[in-house]
Amino acid sequence: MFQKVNTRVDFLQLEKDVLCFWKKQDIFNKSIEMRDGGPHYTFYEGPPTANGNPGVHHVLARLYKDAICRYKTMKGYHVPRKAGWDTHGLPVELEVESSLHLTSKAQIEEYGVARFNNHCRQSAFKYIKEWETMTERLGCWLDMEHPYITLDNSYIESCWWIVKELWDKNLIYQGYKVTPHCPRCGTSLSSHEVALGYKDTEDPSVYIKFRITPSSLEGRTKLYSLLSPSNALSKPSFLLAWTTTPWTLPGNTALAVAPHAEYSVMEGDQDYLILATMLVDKVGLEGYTESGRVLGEDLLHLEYDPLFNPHAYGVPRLNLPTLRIEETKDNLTYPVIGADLVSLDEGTGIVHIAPAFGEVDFDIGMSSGLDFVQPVDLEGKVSGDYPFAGKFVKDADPFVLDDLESRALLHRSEKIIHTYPFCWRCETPLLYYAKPSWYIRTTAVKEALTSGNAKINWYPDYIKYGRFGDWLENNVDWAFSRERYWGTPLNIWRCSSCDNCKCVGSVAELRSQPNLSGLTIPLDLHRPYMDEITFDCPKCGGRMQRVPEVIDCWFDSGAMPVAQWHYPFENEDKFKQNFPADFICEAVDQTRGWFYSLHAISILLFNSPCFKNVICLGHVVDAQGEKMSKSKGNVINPWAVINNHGADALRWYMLVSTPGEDNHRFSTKMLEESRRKFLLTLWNTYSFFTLYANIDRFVPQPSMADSKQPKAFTQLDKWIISELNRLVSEVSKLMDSYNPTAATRRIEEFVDKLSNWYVRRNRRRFWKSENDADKLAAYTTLYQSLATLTQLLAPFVPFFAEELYQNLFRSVNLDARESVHLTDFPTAEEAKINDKLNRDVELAMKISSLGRAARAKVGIKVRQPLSKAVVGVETKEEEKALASLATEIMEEINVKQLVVLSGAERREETLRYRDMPDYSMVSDARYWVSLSTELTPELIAEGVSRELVRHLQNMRRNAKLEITDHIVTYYQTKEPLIKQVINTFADYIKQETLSPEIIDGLPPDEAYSEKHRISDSEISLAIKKVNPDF
RNA sequence: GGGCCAUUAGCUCAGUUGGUUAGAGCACGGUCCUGAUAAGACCGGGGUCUGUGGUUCGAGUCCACAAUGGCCCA
Repeated sequence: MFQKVNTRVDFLQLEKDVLCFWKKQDIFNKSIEMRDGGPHYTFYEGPPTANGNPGVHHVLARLYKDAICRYKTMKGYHVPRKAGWDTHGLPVELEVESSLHLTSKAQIEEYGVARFNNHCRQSAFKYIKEWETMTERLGCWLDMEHPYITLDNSYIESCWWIVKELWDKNLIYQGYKVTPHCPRCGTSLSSHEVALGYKDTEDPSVYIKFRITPSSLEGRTKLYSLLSPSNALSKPSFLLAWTTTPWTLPGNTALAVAPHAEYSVMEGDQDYLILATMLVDKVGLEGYTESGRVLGEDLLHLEYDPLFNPHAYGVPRLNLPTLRIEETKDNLTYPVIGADLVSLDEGTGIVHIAPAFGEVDFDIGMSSGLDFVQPVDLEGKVSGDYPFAGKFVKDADPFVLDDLESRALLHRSEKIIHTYPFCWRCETPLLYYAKPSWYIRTTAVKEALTSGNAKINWYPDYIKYGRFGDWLENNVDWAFSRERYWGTPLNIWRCSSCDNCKCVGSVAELRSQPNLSGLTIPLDLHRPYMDEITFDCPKCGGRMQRVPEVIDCWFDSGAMPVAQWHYPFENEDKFKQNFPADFICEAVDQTRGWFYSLHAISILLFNSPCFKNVICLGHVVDAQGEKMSKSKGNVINPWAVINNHGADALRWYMLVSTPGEDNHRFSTKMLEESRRKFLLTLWNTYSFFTLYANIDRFVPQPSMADSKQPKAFTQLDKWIISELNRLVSEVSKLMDSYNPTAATRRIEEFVDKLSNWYVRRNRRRFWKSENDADKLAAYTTLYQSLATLTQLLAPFVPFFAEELYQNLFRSVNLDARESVHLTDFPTAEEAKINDKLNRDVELAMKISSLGRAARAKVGIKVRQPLSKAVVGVETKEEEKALASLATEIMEEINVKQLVVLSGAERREETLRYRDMPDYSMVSDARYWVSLSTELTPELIAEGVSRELVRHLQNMRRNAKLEITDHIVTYYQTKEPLIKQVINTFADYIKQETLSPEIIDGLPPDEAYSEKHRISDSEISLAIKKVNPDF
C-alpha cells in the first residue's frame, strides 16, 4: 500500500521532515561513499566571502552547483564536495573597524593588530555559521564538516609555497603601482570597489599658464619668429594647460602635447599663449589674436618653469624609474613631451603630467624618465612647506588657485560636473597614488593563459573569447600585495641593512632560519605574529624582517586547488585526484575575480588550466530588472522566501525561470505561479495516483510493463511512455551540456502532458470497477511515469523527489534504496521512443482543440453529445493517425462518429461542410473540424443523463462522501423527459455515481438534498450514503 | 568614456541554419469542463519583434549605428 497523500500539501513541513531524514540516515555521505570507485568528478567550491549573510543572488550559484553535482552523482560519478570559506580581506576589516568605531589605520594599530585580527576571525566564523544554515536548508549538499578555510595555518602555508614557487621562477617583483587610494581608510581599493563609488561631483575646471623658459626657445626659428616681431623675451610666452585637480599641480613635472596636432600661438597685450588650434574657440581667448601656428612636434623639448619648484617647498624630487633623490636645483625646468593620450576634445591640447598621481602619468614618467614629486601624504594631506600645506587635497584646491592667481599664472577658473571615484565605504574622494607594490609577472605566461583558456568549456560560450579571453589578451602583471592587516602575510623577508630579500616557502623553512626570533606558540601565521619574526641576513649578517604587506584575498581563493589540501605538505593523492576540476560555477562578476585568480595560479604553477567546465551565471535583479541594493530597498531575503514557499519552490523557480547566464528577475509572484503550475500540478497527479492505486491495491511489478499482456496497453499508454523516454533522453543530454534551465523546462512540459492529457483522458480507466488488464496497464503506465519523474527531479527539487520516492518506491519495495539520491539516474529506453506516435497524439490534441472551439462557436456544451464530427487533415498519414486515436478524440469532444478526410476528398468536401446548415466549422492554417449541431431527442436525453450525473457527483462531493462510498439516490420531478431519461439511462447513472438504487420519491431526513434545473425543468435530488455491508 | 550581454503581448519567457498568419504561461473579460487538480479547455482584447538605416526575392533572426537595462573595466 502507498501512504495516503493529502491533496493539500505542506511543503514546509515536508522539507523539514526530509532534512531530518537525510541527517539521521547520513544520506549525503552515503551518496558519495556508494560511488567510491566510480569515475571521479571534481567540483571546486568557489568560497563565498564570509562577510555577510547570504542573499538570494548567492542562492542561485549554490543551486546550480547542487543540481549539477547531484545529477553527476546519480549518473554514477564519485563527487565529493568540499566546502570552502573565503575569510580574509578588506571587507571583513571594514566591518570590524566600524563595529569597533575605528576610523583609520593608525587607530587600528593603536588598538592592536592582534586584537583587531581576532575580531576579524570571529566575524568570519559568525558568517560561516549563517551560510551553513542557509546551505543546509536549501538542500544544497556540501561537505561543510571538512571545509577549507583561507585563514587556517595549513591554507596559508600552501599559499606561501605557491609564492615561493613563483619567486624561484623569478615571477615576483616589487614595483610601483598607481592605485586608487582612500586617504581615510589608508589603503588601496580594488577596481571592483572603485567601481562602486563613482559619482557626479563638482570640481574646479581651471586653465593654468606655464611659462616657457626663454632660453629653451633658442634655435627654434619657426616658433621664435611667431613670438618675435616685437620682443619675445620681454613679453613672456606661456603654455596653457587644463586640469580639474589643482592640488596635483605641485606634483607637475612635465606637459604633454599631441605631436601631430596643430597649435596656435595667441598674442595678447601682456603675453603669448600656446594651445591646440582646435580648442581655441572652446577655451575662449578674448583680446588675443592668433599670430601663427605650429605643430605639436615643434613644441617638443621646450622647457618651462615649474609652478612650484619642489626644492623651494621642502619636497624631494625623485628620478624615475630609479626613484633616487635628485639634488636641489634652483633654476629647475621641466620638459614638454609628446604623448598619444592628449585629447583634442576638451582642455587645451596640452596636458599636465604629475607622475605621482594617475596611472597614465606614472607610466609616462617611467618611460620618459621624468621627475617624480609627491607633495601629498597617504592621508591625503598636502605635505612640505606650501602655503596650503596640511590641508586635505580637495580643500587645498582654492588655495592653490589663489597662490597661482597672485602670480598671474591662472588664466581662467570655472566649475564643472564630472564623474569622480569616491570610497564606496566612507565617501572620501579617492586619490590615484603611486605606491610600492608586489607583482606577479603574469605577463610572462600570457601565451599559456590564453592557450589554457582554449581548453575550457564556458557556459555560455561567448565568455570564453569575450569577456574572459579579452581580459587575458590585455593581461597586465598582477599587483597582489595589500597594505592591510587581515590577510595571508606576504612571505618575503627583507634585510634592513642591505635590502636583500628572501621568500620563505614553509613553516619548516622559517623555523630553520639562522638566529630566528619572535616565533610564538601557538603558531598563528597572521599579523602581527609574523611581523615579529626576524632572522639573520645570509648576505650581510643584518636582520631580516617581513615586508609589511598581506596578500590579495583573490590570491587566497585562487590557490584553493592546492591549498584546500595543504598541498604539497600533505594529501598529494587528494590533490592529484582532484586536479583539474571538472566543474565550477559562479556569477559573471568572477571573470576577473575567482575565475581569473584560479586560472592564473594554475597556469603559473602547472602550466595547465584547473577547470574544464564552467557555468557563468548572470546576476539576480529585482522584478523590474533593477539591481538589488540596500538603498533601493529591493533586496530579497532568501529566508523570507524559503519560510513562505519552501526551498524546492525557490530552487525550481530559479532554475526554470531564466537561462543561467541571463539576469534573473526575481519576483515572488512568479515564484508562486511556478510553484502552483508545476509542483502542485505534479503533486495532484501523484495524489490522484495513490488514491486510486490504494483503492485497487495496485502493486507495481517491475517486469509487468514489458511481459504481461502487452496488448492491454493503449495508444495513449504507449504515447506517454514514449514521451517519458524522450524526456529522459533530453534531460540527460541537457544536463550533460550544463543546462539545467532547458532540462527543467522540458520536465515542465512533460508534467503538463501527463496531467492534462494522459490522466484526464484516462480517468475512467482508473475508477472503473473491473480489475482488468486495461486498468492494470493504466496503473502501470502512470506509475512508471511518476516513478521516473521522481528520479529525474531529484537533482532539482531534492525534497519533493525524496517524498515521492519514499512513497512510490519504498512503500512497495523493501529492496529499494534508502533514498532517491542513492539511485541511478534513469536511462532512456530508446526503443520506446516513438516520434510518429508523439506527433500523432499532438495532432489529436490539436483536432480536439478545434472541435471544442467549434462547439464554443455555437454555444453547445461538451456535455451534450453530438452525432458527428468531420475533420479535414492534409495527408493520408494524418488520416490514419487520427483513425487510431479516434476513440480519444470522440470522447474528448463528445461525438458519436468521427469522419476524417484528406487529399482530394477533403478538397471536395471542405466548402460543403463549411456552408452546410446544422454544422459548425473551425479551422486553422492546416486543419478543420466541422461538427453536426443537430440535436435529436436521443442526443438530448443522453445530455440530460450526463447533466444528472454531474449534479450527483457534485452532491457527493458537497456531502463530503468518500469516492468509494455507495449511495441511494432519491429524485422528484414533474418533468416527464427527466423521468424518462432516468429510466433509460439508469444503468449508466448507477454506475457513474455508485448508486445501486434510484428512487422516485421523498428522501429520508438524513439524506443530503439539492434542487437543480435541467433543461428548464426543476428536479429535487437527494443522496444517502449506504453501508455496503448491508 | 570603453567592452560584453539583453531588449519579442500589460508581466515572465520560447522562437532551431533567414522562409506560410511570430508562439506559450500569467493577468483581464466571456464561455465551458471536472469525483485527482488552489487545476484544465475554448473564445476574445492585447505585438510598428526597442529605434533608425543596410544586406536579401524575403529579416524577430544577418550587418551598422542609436536608446534603455544589467555586468565588467575606467
